[in-house]
Parts: sequence; structure tokens; C-alpha cells
Amino acid sequence: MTAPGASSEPSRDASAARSDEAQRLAILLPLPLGGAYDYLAPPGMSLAAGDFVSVPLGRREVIGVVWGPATGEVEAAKLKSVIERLDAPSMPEPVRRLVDWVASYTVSPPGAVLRMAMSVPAALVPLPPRLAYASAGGTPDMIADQCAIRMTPARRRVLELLSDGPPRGASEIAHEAGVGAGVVSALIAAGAVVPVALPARAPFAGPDWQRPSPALSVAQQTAADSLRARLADAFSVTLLDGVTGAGKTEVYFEAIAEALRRGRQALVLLPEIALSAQWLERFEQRFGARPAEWHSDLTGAARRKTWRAIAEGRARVVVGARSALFLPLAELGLIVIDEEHDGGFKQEDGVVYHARDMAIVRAQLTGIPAVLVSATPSLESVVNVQAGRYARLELPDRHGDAELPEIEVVDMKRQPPERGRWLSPLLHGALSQALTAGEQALLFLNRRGYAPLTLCRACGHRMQCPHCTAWLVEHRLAGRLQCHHCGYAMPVPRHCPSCAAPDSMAPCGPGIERVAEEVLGAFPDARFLVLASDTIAGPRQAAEIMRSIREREVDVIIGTQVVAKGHHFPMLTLVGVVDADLGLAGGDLRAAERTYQLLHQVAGRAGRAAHPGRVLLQTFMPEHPVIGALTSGNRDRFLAEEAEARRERGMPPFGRLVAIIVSGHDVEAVEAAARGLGRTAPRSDEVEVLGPAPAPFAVLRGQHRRRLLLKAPRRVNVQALVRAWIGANKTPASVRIQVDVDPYSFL
DNA sequence: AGCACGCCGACT
DNA sequence: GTCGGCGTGCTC
Repeated sequence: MTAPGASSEPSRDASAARSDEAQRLAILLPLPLGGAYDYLAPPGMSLAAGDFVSVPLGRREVIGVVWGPATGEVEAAKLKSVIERLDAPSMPEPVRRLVDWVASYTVSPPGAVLRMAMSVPAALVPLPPRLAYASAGGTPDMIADQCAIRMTPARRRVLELLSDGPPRGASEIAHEAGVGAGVVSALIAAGAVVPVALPARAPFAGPDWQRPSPALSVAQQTAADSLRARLADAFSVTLLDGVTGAGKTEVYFEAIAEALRRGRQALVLLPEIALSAQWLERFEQRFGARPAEWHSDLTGAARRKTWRAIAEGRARVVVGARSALFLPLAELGLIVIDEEHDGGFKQEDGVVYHARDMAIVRAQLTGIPAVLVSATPSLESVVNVQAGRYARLELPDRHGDAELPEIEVVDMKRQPPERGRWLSPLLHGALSQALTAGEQALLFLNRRGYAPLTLCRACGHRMQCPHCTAWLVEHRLAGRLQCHHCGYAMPVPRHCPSCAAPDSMAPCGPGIERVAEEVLGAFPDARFLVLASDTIAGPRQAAEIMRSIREREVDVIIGTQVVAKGHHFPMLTLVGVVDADLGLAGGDLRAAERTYQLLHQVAGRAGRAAHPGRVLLQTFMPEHPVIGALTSGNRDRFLAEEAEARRERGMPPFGRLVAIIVSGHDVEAVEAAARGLGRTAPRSDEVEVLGPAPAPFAVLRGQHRRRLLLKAPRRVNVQALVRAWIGANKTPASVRIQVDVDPYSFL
């Protein structure tokens, strides 16, 4: 990755020394404005780059960050003055540079990126002081005597409540005692209830790096020593590559311990924090405390508290989803990106960025090491290792005595299931065997619901979403047809909406609910569990589900990719992949790579303890390279072939792609804007522009979409090209143009 | 992103 | 005659 011109950084000294210019400052606001705005610093207010300030904007007041010396692009008479400097640690310099870098790389307004780094505006203003009240001391009657008040039943309830409870807020007291607010304020006024200082804020429990590290295997120890040695103050990227169960987590925990020992903070990015209860448990076992957690379903107070703890340096280790990338860790010494190949790191709406790539940029701008962790590394990372840009540490063996599962192919052309069934006789037999032996089985199918398509047997009408170019998926448990893109839902119709034929609607193809139905029919006594993103309500339920599986309250798990992530189930000995070909259809650049990663991960669920595992892949394409790579275990050859194919076509990671999505409610306007972009596209010997073409979902949530794809060699500055190209096209405000540099999914 | 201004339908 | 719908445009 090459840095497109990041803005020059003014040093604090320089802006302080030039007193004539110190009055005018550029303030970046968390709005999609195109650039920083100039403001005046009132006399006596000393401001430095990174300070959070509040400024007037139009007729409102917004919080921004001092970005540097004034741009001088706007006449002095228009300048307004900074209102105040906020009492919060200023934004660290590497974070500011990261904001500029990401904005430049993704062709987004810097303010839009800043918004992600200022996701908790409430953390920047002081919390209104919350007073707690306690009883003046003594029995209610004694207090009444001392304060010369009449005792009433309501007052007695309040005093009794406070005599055996902690101090709390006035409204809380009124609520809990079941009295009006007036009763409490009267008692306060009389001195019967007195304000007390709240106990000092509990320090964020810190991970203890001095705890003894667990016993590591020789390979783990070697890898851990190598990682520790890289914890000097210099940028580096290391790919920690090892099969599922090889103990990669324990290895990078040692690097985290080393960062902590050096007085630095550590950041761990996970693709899906909400489901990683097991990761948190392991961390707590190693360090005796939980790390600070950062994810999108963190709410109000917790969010504020965590952001503040991080900014003030009280939180030393932060684990989070992609949005944690922009957190203000001022003493950051290490970034770990676990499951680095995972598509969950790609942010698809708003500012489109890949958190793994931007995390490496943050490490580079900070001058610290980054560690990429995966059992199935992305082609990008493998190519970077081969080019010598990244180091690689391998953990070849499974820790302990577990054996790698045996992966077998079931050729569905030769051994098809019965009509209307989805499990081949072979898989059926293996399942029967596992259940008889009292072991657990996992059936994997990456498709939610009962059936992906419902059609009319009489006229062939297909049930489609009215807002999207997508079929409606039957969810039998919910009794509805649902759109997986916009949330539209309707009851399953009794008559065909097109030809009115009665009872003619037929489900086509399997989803996990339908596989569950088949399992129930064949093994009525088996206890089974259907797991998909929409059947798991939250982290607590996820933990409960994992517990019930571990304690063998479940025999068969039927699930989508949510079950692929690293959970450890010792009694799981059979994995059946119902449709291994599912991800291979379509012209997606990364289809093969992603399918390999997903199926490898699913296969890794089998036989992780002393029990050997067995994996059956049902496929109609037994000769496909992905299937071959999985059964032979020859990952490196598969990656080499995949790399060669991409190199020949000039595709990523050897070439660069930029997708331009034109969308809007009005088809005509979208069409016209897309054609306009197509006409003015930069074309040369090196740069190729495809399209406009309807985007894979031509209509999504009622928005019509057209797509253009720019392809260029890596040496071309595609950002400059795209900025100039789009800038030269006047498009109506009703049409949105979204730029996706390095598109991951082609949707 | 807000919050304005501005130009066309159903109400006191 | 207004109240108000949300489409375009500006904010240092």
C-alpha cells in the first residue's frame, strides 16, 4: 500500500512560536464537508493540534478537532471564534494522521472519517455531577427528632430505604421508596437526607502481564519469542499462520504481555466481537482481568466510560470490532488483527474501508508492530510475505494430542440424496454412526431460513422482494417470507399472487431450517439446535448456546457461518457440509478464496480433543480446485495457483480495483449519471473502466444501482484519478456516488 | 450531518 | 388564506 499524500503535520512548537498566525486555526469537524474550516482562537486560549474544541457552525454548535494552521482559503471577515477547549485528552497525532490517510485512500471527506474517530461525543463533555444521598444517620425517629420534622409513612420509607442501602440519586430514591420527588427534596432540605461524595471512579481493572504465562509448546514458545523480539519501537508486520487449534492466541497473548511490560497499550481487532465470549474468557485466564471491549452494540454510559478510559490511558488492552481502529490509544505499542482473512473487517457503508489494511497503516504511522493472525491467511497477506514485506511465523502442529480431521468428498452426482432430501446416504450414515456413538455432529449450510426461493407450481411465478432484486426467503419458524437485504416480510401466500392458483406455492432448495426438518424426520430422538445470525439474540445468548453444546445438551448443530468461528467442542466428531459449492457460483473475484477459508474453518470444528474427527463435503464439483485443496490439505499450492491466476489477469493483489456505485430512487437520473461517468471515464493503456452495468443487486431497498469498475496497475494513483473523474461530473443531489477502493465483495 | 430556505397540497 | 411536506444548499 502506498500512502497518498497525507497532510503535513504542524508541530506544537511551530504553531506556538508564530504568534501572528496562532490566532487562526484549521478545525476539522466530524461532518462530510470536504476539508477543515478556519476559526479564530480567542486571545488567551492556547490551542494545539489534536485539541477537542467546540465551535459555532451556522446556528448550531459542534465539536471538532484542531487540525493545524489555518488553510487561509476563506476571507478573514467570515471567520468565527472557537467557543471553548474541551476538557478531554487531545487526539493522538497518529490517529489524526490516520484520519487524513484513510480519507485520502478511500476518496472520502476527512470529516466523514473523523466522525468515526469521534464516535462518542458525549465522552468529550463533562458528565453533569451526579449527587448521591445518604441518610443523616440513626433510626428514622432519631433523625426526625434531630431535624425537627414530622414523621410520615412516606418519609419513613425513604429513611428506611437509605439506612440499609448504598447512597443513590434523588430520583432513584423516590422511585425505589415509591414516593414522590417532593418527599425526597423535603427531606434533603431538612437535612434528614444528606448529599455524599460518590466514591472515586473505580480504576479500570488492568490486565496483569506479570502473571505466569501458560506452558507453551516448543513451536509456540519459539513463535512467541520471535514476536516479543519485534516489540521494539519500529513498524513491522508479522503473519502468524497456523492451523485451527495450534494455539495462535496464546502466542500473541505473550506479545501483548510484552507490550504491557514496556508500558504500552495493545489493540486487538476481531471480526465479530459479539460472539467472542470464549476469546474473552481465555484473555481473562491469562491476564486476570477483562480487556476493554469496543463494539457497536455497546450502549450510552458503557460506551462513554470505555472511550474515556482508553483516552486517559487507564485501559491498557482494547479488543474490538473494526470501529475500534480509530480509538484514541495514545500509548499504543501493538496491534493484533485476529482472523485477518475475515470479510467482516470490510466496512461497506459510509466510508468504505478495510480495517485490516487500515490497522497496518495505523501501525506504520505509529511506528509499532502489527500481527496478522489466521489459519487461512488472505491471498493479500501471503503475497506480502512472499514479497518480503511481511514476516511469517508458522505454527504447524495442533497443540495437545488432537488430530486433524479427515476430509472426504461426497460426489452428489454419484451419490445423490433421495428426491426432496438434502443429505446424501453417506452423510446420513455418518450422522447415524456419530449419534449412536453418543458424539456430536455439525451440519453446515450457509443459508438461513427454510427455502431460498418460493415459486408457483402452476405458473412459475417467483416470490420477489418489492424493494430489492432478490428472492424472498421462507422462514418457516416465523411463518413468513423475508427479504435478507431490506427486512421486508410477508406471510406465505396461500394463493399464487400472479395466477391465483390455490395451494400452488412450493419451496425450492434448502436452508438450515429445512435440513433440520430432515434430521428430525430421520432421527426423531436427536436433540438439535439451529444456529444463524438471526437466531442468536446477543452475546449472552451466544454464551448460553455454547455452554449447552459443551455440556452435551445438543446432539446435532445445524448452522450457517456463525458456527464456523473458533469455538471448542470436544465431543464434536462429525462435520457435514451440506452444499460445499454454495459460495463458488457467480463471478466474484474472491469466491474460491473465501469458500476455501470458510470450509477450512468449518472443518476445523471437528475432533479437536482426543476424539478424531471426520468431515464430509457434499459437492457436485469434486474436481474443483477448492475442494481438492481442502481434501489434500495442500493450502499453499491452492494459494499459489490462485495467485498466479490473479497475476495473469492483473487482478488484486497484483492490480488495483475501484468500484463506483451510482444509486438513487429515480432510475432515469441514476442511469443518466452512470452513463455520464462512463463517457468521461479515464481510459488509457494502463487504466481500464468497465461499465456502467446494473450492480449485482440492481435494486436494493428501493434504490436503483449502477456500477462501474476501474482496474489499474498498482503503481497508478487511482485515488487522484477517481477524484478528478467524479469531480468533473455534475450529478444531481438525488444521485449518490459511492467509491469503494479495493472492493471486497462484488455486491 | 443539521438547519435553513423554498415552492406546492389539506386544513383552521 | 396559512401550516407543512421534504428537495436542494450552505455551514469557516
